[in-house]
Amino acid sequence: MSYDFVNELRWRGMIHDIMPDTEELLNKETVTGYIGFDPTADSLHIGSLVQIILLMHLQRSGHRPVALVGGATGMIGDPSGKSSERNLLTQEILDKNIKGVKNVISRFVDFESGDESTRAVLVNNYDWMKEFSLIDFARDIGKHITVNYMMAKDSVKKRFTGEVDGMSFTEFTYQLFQGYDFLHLYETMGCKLQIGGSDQWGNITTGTELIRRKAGGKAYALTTPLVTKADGTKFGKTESGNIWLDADKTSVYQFYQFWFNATDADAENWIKIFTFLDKETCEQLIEEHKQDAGRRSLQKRLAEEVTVMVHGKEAYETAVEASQILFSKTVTPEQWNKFDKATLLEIFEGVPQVEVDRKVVENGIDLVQFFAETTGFLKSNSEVRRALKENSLSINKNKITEERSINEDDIIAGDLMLLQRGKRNKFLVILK
RNA sequence: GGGGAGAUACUCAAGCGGUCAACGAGGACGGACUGUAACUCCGUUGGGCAACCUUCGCAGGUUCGAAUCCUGCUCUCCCCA
Repeated sequence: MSYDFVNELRWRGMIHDIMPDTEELLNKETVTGYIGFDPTADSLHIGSLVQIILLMHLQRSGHRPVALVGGATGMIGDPSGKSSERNLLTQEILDKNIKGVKNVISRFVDFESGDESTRAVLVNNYDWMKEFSLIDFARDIGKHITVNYMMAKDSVKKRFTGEVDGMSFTEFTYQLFQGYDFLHLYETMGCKLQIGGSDQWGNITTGTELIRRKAGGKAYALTTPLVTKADGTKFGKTESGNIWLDADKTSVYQFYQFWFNATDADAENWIKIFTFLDKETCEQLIEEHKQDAGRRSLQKRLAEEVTVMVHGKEAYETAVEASQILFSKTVTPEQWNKFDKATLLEIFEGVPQVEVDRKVVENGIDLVQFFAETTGFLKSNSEVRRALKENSLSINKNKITEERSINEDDIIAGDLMLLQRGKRNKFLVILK
């Protein structure tokens, strides 16, 4: 399977900026292109999923993708998009992060099999930076780029004009390090293309410039637009934090819900960016969705495609099942019984939880006291009574309409209780 | 250095001796509606079942009674030098 890489990205709305002649190059020969990943955490979140998908597109369109983990650059900190100096990570954390990031990327891009000319490669820039002495670096690399050139970059300029704390030499140097990565890959692997988010343009062009001056070669660049949300809030974040690509960090259920909850406008953009469905299918899905938006067929398909890709079909199906139960008006004990404790704990990851002595429930306890004092879910007895008046309290998805006592019949999965105020305010009680 | 203004609940902002747990707006939360949405509508927003208790920068005082008056303290803002 092979297709026109640039064209493909174009209709998907994934091109922000592209260097002249890049498209011609990709159509002419098999190109090695790289994308860098910052080891700022021990996993990647869905913001990086775009970059991973780009690697996949690159490979599927018959080119060779290189994933670069920034073990060296991660020690410095990319100032792009940052208004203040960053804290440095310790070597220990960095090592852990590099490992984690490598693991995640390997799940999506095949580094093992396939034709050698297009087999993906995973590199760590620490491997070639660690032996580089400051003197060598200054002589061999620094000499080719002027400070004037470096200062003209937006990411640097911003820090000179703003009333912030200025910029350390360390961060100022960052673009040279990243630029050198590109040069190194160009020289050792014939890598001619770097891809990244739009905030990486400055760093990438330092690389192409370095390749031009030092190696007398020509290299190319392509950046993707920042993924946005229609309401202007930051993509990939919810109240409970980042959406990670790791089931340990973000449960599959939450992951599925994130995509499912996309607004209509976002879903139309995201289906093109985050799935591999072809143009006709995407357009058809969007059209169908417009006919009957209430069915949310687009969100469902988006959530399905992405969840299956990231977590697999089985996990996706469990997430759907969990969603159906959790968002139905009432849930019977029989329905609850379909889930064991571990699954429920996973589904309710991120929900505040508290441990309560099992005896308290077994002996029976006043509802008001239980919701307020015992669990701390609601702040005061008054609030519980108020909520009761609002008809907003439920236990295990079933509304409670008046004061009653809590007893062992309210326990699900052996030792859990799900308290709710309204739809969104959940609270999990774990009996010990 | 001199003169003036102000500090009220999550935020803004009324109140200027009793009827103030404190108008109003925003936010937040809940309910109805809906597509697990948007919009709209309605309700709640110190504690207590209640009597009542604790709140209006901080500490005192005057009064039967203070967020409201007086004194001191802390902080903020404005004007003149």
